[in-house]
Amino acid sequence: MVSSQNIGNNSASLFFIFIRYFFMLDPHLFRNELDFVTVQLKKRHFAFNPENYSELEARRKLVQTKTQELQNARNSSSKTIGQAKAKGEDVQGLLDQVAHLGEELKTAETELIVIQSELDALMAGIPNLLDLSVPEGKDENENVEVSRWGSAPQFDFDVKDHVDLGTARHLLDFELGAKITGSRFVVLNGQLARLQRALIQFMLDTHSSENGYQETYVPYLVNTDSLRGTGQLPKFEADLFKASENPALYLIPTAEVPVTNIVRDVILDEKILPLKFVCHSPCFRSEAGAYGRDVRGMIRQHQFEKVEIVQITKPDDSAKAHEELTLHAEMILQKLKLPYRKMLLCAGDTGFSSSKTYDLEVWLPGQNAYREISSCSNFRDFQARRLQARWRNPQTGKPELVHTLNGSGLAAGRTLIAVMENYQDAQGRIHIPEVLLPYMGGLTIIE
RNA sequence: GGAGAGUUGGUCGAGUGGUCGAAGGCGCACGCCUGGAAAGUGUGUAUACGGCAACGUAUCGAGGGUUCGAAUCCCUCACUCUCCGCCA
Repeated sequence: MVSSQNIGNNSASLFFIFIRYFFMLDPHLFRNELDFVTVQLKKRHFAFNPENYSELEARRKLVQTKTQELQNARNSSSKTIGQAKAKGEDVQGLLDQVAHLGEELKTAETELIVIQSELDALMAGIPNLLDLSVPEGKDENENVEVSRWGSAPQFDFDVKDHVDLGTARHLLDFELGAKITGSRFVVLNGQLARLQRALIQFMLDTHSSENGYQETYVPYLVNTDSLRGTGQLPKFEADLFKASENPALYLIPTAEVPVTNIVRDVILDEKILPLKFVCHSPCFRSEAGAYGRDVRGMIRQHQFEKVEIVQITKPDDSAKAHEELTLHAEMILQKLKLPYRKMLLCAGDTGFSSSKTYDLEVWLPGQNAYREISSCSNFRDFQARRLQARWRNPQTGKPELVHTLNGSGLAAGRTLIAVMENYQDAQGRIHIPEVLLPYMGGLTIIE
């Protein structure tokens, strides 16, 4: 916590840093449209106490005004002293007059910082406001199916899941992953490892050549500023692997973090928007809250490969970009001829930072179920505010927040599972999807 | 890992402890000039917070300190560049 001893003249700048990093939603909205915000948060089943907020905010205003008055007094008397000194006058009298100011100012500044951190803590826990089209609902059971593509393949033999298919031919080795590292790690062998690489290549090529995304290669370790920018910190540290203490560095949970942070602290020219990036990376998740879920197989691993697509748009364009970006992810599934359904997440299942999310769920014959393979979200200005990612609006001449969006295009590990299970035959072999043939060096079946 | 030099607005680049949010150049915007343009010339040109506004406050890599007053002095850290070493 902040002690009064290290509060100096620069303490006011701390105040602005807090605003910069922890205000996820527009503070003006809370000051001017508190009722609206309260209703919106209720839809998320988020308990927000407007009275508590109003009281804090009133105190903040009072103390901030007082602090600024004292700063004004100090500044103007210092100026007077400077002028008097320049004329060679005796300034002792003036110095005596301001002797008490320093103490008073320090007290006020300290108080301001305390109030501000309370306000910040409150604001930091508040999720993004939902898009009006997001349906009511408390959990994943109330998500709405938007569309369905393809039909589940019919097999005239007993289908195997990817674990049986993979371990039988020693393509997947969970024991080896456990030996080398621990549970929820896996080793892929031979042609299956190649198939995953083919999937990644195929996705990168499709998004960069056909969908207009710029391919990027980024660091897999990120600092705390970057994680704050996209919203993983301070709230979700438990989901991350920390790789170094000093400096504090974390393994990325998704390429979204480094890629979206490309625009942190940048004022973008209108002409280059929208920015579209595609990036393959490994992803590292401690999955702290998921013990006991999907323990069998490689559905839920601590390390997996993913191709991420990211868009940075003007505010007016983000809704359309969200539809487009989701279609780009769907396109991969369609080209692979993998049956899937598109779900609009309900209020209770939409992630903390997102205003609207579509999940794509691929058909897994081995589980006889649809499972998430992509999540496409519009964050609107929620991340941009923390990132200070802006564009200069020619209409106003002012820098304004951009909108950020991203989606998995797709999670390669889970896509590999889907290919294995949907393309299996009676002998337990895996046929190579047509679009991947150019990447497999002539191989058509993994035997 | 060792040695040295840096970090100032959109950009380049000045900067003395005191009317410094910061000279000057470039860029950009709007005028003037011109038949039109270039050149020339004039004016303007950061961000955030509070305020109806006037205006006030803060910000010169980050954080602390000294001082009535810090871009300027002191301490810590980060980053960039150059040289040496090591290395895929």
